[in-house]
Amino acid sequence: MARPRKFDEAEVKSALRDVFWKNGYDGTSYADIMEATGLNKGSLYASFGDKRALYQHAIADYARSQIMPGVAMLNDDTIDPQDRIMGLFNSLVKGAQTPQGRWGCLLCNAAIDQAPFDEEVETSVTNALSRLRKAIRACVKGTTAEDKAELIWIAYFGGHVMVKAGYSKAVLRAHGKQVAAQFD
Amino acid sequence: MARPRKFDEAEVKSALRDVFWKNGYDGTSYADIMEATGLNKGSLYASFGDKRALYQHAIADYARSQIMPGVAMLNDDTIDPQDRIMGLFNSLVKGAQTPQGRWGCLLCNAAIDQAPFDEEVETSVTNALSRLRKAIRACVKGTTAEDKAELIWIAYFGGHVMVKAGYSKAVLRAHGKQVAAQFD
DNA sequence: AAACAACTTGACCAATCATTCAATAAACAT
DNA sequence: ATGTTTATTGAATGATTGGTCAAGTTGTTT
Repeated sequence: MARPRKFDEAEVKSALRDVFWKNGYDGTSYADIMEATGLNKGSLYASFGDKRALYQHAIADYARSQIMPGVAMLNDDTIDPQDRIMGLFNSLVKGAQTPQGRWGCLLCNAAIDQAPFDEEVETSVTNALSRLRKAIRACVKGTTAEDKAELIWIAYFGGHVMVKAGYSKAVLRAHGKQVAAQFD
Repeated sequence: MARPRKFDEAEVKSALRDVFWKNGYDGTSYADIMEATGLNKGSLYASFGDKRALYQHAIADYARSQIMPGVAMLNDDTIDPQDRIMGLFNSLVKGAQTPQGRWGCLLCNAAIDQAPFDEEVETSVTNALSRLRKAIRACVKGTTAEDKAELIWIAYFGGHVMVKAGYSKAVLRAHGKQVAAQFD
């Protein structure tokens, strides 16, 4: 053993997540990353790799901290299935009022600006998205369940895009209301 | 009068639209733009302005060539309203198989990577999106028409995101099918 | 033909980009 | 203490970025 690291790995990863979440891949420079993490270039390279690797860490941390809790909630069978879906959309509306919420969804953002050019990003993104899709699917019953789930899933991410476009709470609320109506 | 321009303005604008559509704002360099348009920097600056102005031209041309035809179709009252909506989603599915379709929707892309940092882009994007929203709204009748229209509208753009994420035709088809079910 | 005005060109600029690396500092093991 | 191993630092790198500009070219007008 020798000198231990001065930083907390989890903190650095969540800083990476936030800075890429807010600015996108191309919009984030090393100067931004250094400021966000408090580390300097050399340390980042030594510990995590190049910029692409940092981005992958950001995606992984987003999936862990933002997507997985939603998946867990959707899988919680002590809650009424419809309420679970509503919970998802309520978190979208609530999030739209926070700074982080206004950054949209890192996975959506990555899907749009990086997935077409980076196969590894595409894989990470579709993996995380599909997990949510499957969880939604499990909440929906009936003859057209599959199609309903597809709509709900896509509508959820569409909502994130609209948040980024600058649309208000009211739009999102009408949106969520109609998603709920899928259960009637 | 003096020397006339050697290029066709409409052709240049559609080239601008395509190159930004494919690569995004940050992902497009002047080298890319010069190659796509066949013009060199000086001419571009003299005729259209800086990179941001070029991007605005791209957005405007996208709205004109890709969104307005859809709006016109949605407003065509010789077609059954439900069929108009289905037409929109069919064009999404069909588009997903073309190279351009795989680029997603330039307005969505702009909403995600530029709107948060550029008020003019946000305005252009929301203006064009809202026109489509209004046209969809006019196709939907009934007591919950407003909410249904919101869902359809957002679902349409969510579908574009999924295309960019790499999801297949099958996903989109299930998606469109459920949108149609909104009319039952 | 001659003068003029607009367009086109490519070299040039400063700034910024991601990345590397040799030097320095710090903590553990002996 | 001392030596070893690892982490950290910041200066330096070459490539690329968006943007400028003076010089040359071309078509129109008189």
